[in-house]
Amino acid sequence: MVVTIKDVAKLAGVSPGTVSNVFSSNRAVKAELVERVRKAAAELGYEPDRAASQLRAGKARVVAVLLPDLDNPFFTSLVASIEANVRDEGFDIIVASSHGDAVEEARRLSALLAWRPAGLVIVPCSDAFVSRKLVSGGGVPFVVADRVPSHFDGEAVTVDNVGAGTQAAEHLVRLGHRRFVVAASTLRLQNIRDRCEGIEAVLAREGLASPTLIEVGLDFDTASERLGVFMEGEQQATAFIALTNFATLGILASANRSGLSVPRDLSVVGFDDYSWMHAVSPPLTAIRQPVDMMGRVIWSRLRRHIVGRSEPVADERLSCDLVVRASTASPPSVGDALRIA
Amino acid sequence: MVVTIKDVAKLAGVSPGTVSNVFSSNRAVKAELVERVRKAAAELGYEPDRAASQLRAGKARVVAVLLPDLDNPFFTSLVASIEANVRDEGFDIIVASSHGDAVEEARRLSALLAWRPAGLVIVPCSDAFVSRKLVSGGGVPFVVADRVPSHFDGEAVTVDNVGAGTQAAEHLVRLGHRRFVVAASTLRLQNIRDRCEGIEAVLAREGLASPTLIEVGLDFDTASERLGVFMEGEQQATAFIALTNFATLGILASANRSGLSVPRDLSVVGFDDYSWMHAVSPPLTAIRQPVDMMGRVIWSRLRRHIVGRSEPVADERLSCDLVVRASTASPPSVGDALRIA
DNA sequence: GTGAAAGCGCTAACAA
DNA sequence: TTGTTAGCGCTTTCAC
Repeated sequence: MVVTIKDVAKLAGVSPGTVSNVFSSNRAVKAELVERVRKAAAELGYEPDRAASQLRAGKARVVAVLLPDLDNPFFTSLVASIEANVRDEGFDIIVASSHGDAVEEARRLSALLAWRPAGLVIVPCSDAFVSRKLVSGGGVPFVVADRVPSHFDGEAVTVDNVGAGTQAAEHLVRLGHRRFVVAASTLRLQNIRDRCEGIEAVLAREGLASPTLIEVGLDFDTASERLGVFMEGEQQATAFIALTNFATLGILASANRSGLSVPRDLSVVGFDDYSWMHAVSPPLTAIRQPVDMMGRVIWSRLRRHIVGRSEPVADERLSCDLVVRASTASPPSVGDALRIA
Repeated sequence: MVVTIKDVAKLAGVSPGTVSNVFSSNRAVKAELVERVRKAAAELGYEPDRAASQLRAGKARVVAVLLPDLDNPFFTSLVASIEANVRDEGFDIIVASSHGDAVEEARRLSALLAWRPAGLVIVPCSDAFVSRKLVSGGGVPFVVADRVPSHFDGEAVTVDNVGAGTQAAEHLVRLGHRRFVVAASTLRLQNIRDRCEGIEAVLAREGLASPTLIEVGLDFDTASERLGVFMEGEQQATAFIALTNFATLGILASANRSGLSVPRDLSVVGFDDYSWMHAVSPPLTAIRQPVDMMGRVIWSRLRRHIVGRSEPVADERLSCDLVVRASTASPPSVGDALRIA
């Protein structure tokens, strides 16, 4: 049998209530008793049962995280960041994946909510966010991350997606590119549409043709296949912008397969920033999302609802930055007569 | 207030016990009552409280996972695989990261164990596995994954590391390479030492010099720095084997920086298999660990202790395979007179 | 500052 | 097959 608060109380010669107070520091306990209790607890290897504690106290120290995919490094690094923030305050993390499916999302959500977590972080599998009622019904504070429905009035943490698109496009325009291809995972996501919008606005302003939009899906295999088909037919575009990490990979893979050289034949701006992007040749120019900051802000928002006190959180969208490396250059036609803005 | 089993019971006109039986299907309930209960529950938005249920029943439906790093794709894909396996049986996953630190590992472990999970999966931060007593003391079934102490007698799931090294070395030897460099994260890990051993055995058998061993650390930045320093001085080695995903990146990055071309100047065999490895140029030859299978086996092992019945699990180590792509070729000296074994 | 006792939401005996 | 009741390990009044 596992050791309980009573065992410790008995060994220390105090009441269970006192042991509880020692561990929760809810009420002051005389130093001498604290000592005795700690010693007894150590001896028995006692650790308070969190399920029991949460049941009685009515307050949990878990936060639930629901993601579309546990194999996507963007999402997992978000988890890593949330975990790092949350643990300092004694919270644990329970994760689940909806595997990109709305029905499964609802199922997993119920399961997570059944733990009565102190808070919930969700990256919905679609920004229709069909599980919304489910969540609000639970009365659990939550924040929606990354994929935020338009006109969403709850807590949301995302990035300045329009700005991200703008930066990528401006960089490429400045290098002299005139024909653009955008590899988007799926246009059904608002954040993706926003990134497109940023790009399109720049091109329009410069009097350039609208970019060719390719929906490449949400995983690597379909991405590289669809882009491969496209590149075989296409000769004109020189500027490729990925709107997602897998789209980045897709562009690279199909350029390789078509024997196209980066950045000589085409320039590519990737999305997200992973180690492999600066290890490969050529190192990739990319739009970096501030994942760490996202985790911090997410927790900050949740925290406000859970424990109350919290540093105030600016409400604006986090901005991405463009990391310029070697996968972007002037297009062939511009040649050495490169105009630098 | 949140809705409880009593509310449902009242609305459905049955006793709380019956409601419990409907949801846990522990005892048969007449179809008609099931119907009524389900309807009432749906109406109220009731979901059984797992903490309460676990407290009373004494059996949990969570498995805890403790990793050294939530930002390492090898570990997170392991989580993804475990999650996919456990969810089918109604289990949830609670994760934590030790951030590669033994003290933190002990702390996080206590926190996880405090949930009284049904099982625990741990990738220790060192294979001294100092937290071992802590775990065994908790009386929770556990399996150690990836980094297994030598002479470990508990449940362990890992890969045939010696064999992995062997495959990589044989491939390179067959191509005609004679001078090897091995980029290992740290030789303090048994699995890494095993991989080295596999490589060394092959070289010895072929009468070749022992490989140069470089400890590159556990993250990308130190890896690429240390390898960079090395490559500046080194001219002779043509065969590079990475023993870790970050080591792979380190080799690539420093080859780039030194202006060395893969596979013309040097061949590289990477470790693990990620999308980016076949998207980049040249696509990487690599040792693939069967991550999916590892997750399945881990759960199978845990399962046996938790629910009892379980398909028998073969006890041998999972084998890796060598995925040959374009980052390996015959070394310059061998030229066209390549001997193919 | 400490102890005694009630009760969080649920399940498992025990009755009926 | 169903209802009643005790109690899982803990926290929190309420006394003292």
